[in-house]
Amino acid sequence: MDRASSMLFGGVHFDRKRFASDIERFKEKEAEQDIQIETESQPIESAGIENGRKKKRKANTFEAVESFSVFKASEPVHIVEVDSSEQKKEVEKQIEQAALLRKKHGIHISGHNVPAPLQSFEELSSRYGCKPFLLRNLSELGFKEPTPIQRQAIPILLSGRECFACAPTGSGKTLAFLCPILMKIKPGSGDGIKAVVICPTRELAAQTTRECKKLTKGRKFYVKLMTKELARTGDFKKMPCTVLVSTPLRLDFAVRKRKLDLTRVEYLVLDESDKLFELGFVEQIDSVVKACSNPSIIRSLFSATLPDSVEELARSIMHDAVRVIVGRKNSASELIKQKLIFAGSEEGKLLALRQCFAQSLNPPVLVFVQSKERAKELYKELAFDDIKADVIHADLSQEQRENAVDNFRAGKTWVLIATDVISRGMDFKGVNCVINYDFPESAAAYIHRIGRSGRAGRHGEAITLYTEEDKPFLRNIANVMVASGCEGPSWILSLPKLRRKKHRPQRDSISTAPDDNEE
DNA sequence: AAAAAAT
Repeated sequence: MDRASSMLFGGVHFDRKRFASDIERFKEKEAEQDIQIETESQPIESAGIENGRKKKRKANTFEAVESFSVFKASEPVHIVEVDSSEQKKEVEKQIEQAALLRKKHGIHISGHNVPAPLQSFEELSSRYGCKPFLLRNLSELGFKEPTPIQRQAIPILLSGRECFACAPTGSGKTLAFLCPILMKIKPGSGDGIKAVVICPTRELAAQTTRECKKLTKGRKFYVKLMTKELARTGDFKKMPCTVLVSTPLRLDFAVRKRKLDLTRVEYLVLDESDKLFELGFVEQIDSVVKACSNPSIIRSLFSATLPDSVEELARSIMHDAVRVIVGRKNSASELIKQKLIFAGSEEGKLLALRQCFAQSLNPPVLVFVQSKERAKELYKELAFDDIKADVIHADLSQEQRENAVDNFRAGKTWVLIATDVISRGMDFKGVNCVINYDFPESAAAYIHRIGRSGRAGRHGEAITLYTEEDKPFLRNIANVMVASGCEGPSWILSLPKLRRKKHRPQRDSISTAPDDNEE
């Protein structure tokens, strides 16, 4: 992760070292004056920075100074001059109310002056002047109550704070970052790209674009998906585009080819951020973060899994970010019934899978394997069975991938065999069962895979096959099961803690048991 | 091991 860390440090815009002198001077001033809360009417510049500087420099300094906690206001700055005990009481009451609401919804925050969570979507208009079109679209799309992550993350982003957010799979993270963008950005072609959303796969980028378009119905927002065509030919100066959704490499490519101007981007969202911080992605992310040079940009990170390493990284690059965690960190949805099935050996898995299907095949079902090769092989195996099966992995053409997703969405495919391409973020309505044919390589992979079911309040089931060689890694999974309210098999939980080694299965090909008397 | 560009 060290390399990753230095990569991302390269993208820091608000460099404490660079502004060290300002900060020092400011501290002195602060000590002289006693701490005094700044308001909009009394601009921060007047507190310690001489006039007559260049405008840009001033803006940067403002940012650096602003990063000091005392001066960070959260709400659309009505500052709290507490003269009377009446007002003091009122403020205390509000803070207490916010805390209660957070507790009720399992929202945990860290950071100072965090705005109160939303009571309802209507509060978006009373508190933040939300335009009617968005509320109308939300209600028409069937979003009645905000989910916990939406309640907390939306006000944070609307009050101009950066944030990193961790909430379970299927709990509405996409809407949580799209709403503030659509509220803050004006419709029309405007002048350039104002918001960028980065996703780890094309399928997810396409899905996020669709969601965003649905929310903008009735308004002329230019929401664009960065397709192959667009990356190659795209002249973004002529083509109106205010919200751009992309995978990292295409975006990076377009930036390097100077086809794209990101200097006016006001919102940058890294969806599935822990994935995007993996080596191979992080370099591209770094390049894009650098290209978004607007000093008042608001960056946010969203994922269902947030390893400590990523959290540390995020803290180092982000500007006074608020951290929001819904429920328990790195846990799966409680609506998924999780099961473990012992298949003995690699050879036993195919039989175990067929038995699963024979007992109850309740489509749609997703089956995850470890590699593209294994996906192809398992597909061949099942093609002889009487099941409508299909397969998706990155060796397929874009069109084939799209078809696989569409057919699965439409219910034409009962069983979709997949690599981890679609393990994150994809929202297939009503996946009844996820089967891990191959043991997931990490707890995070497990959480994302099984999170394809049990979404938006629905129930789901997850079955994980394991073999003798997977046993040393079972404990990880059992821990997730317990953390998300499933009964962890006690014999596993009493196993000794495993060494921190990654699960690297040596599986080459799907093998049928070498027996003649099958079926 | 997988994913993400194009030449």
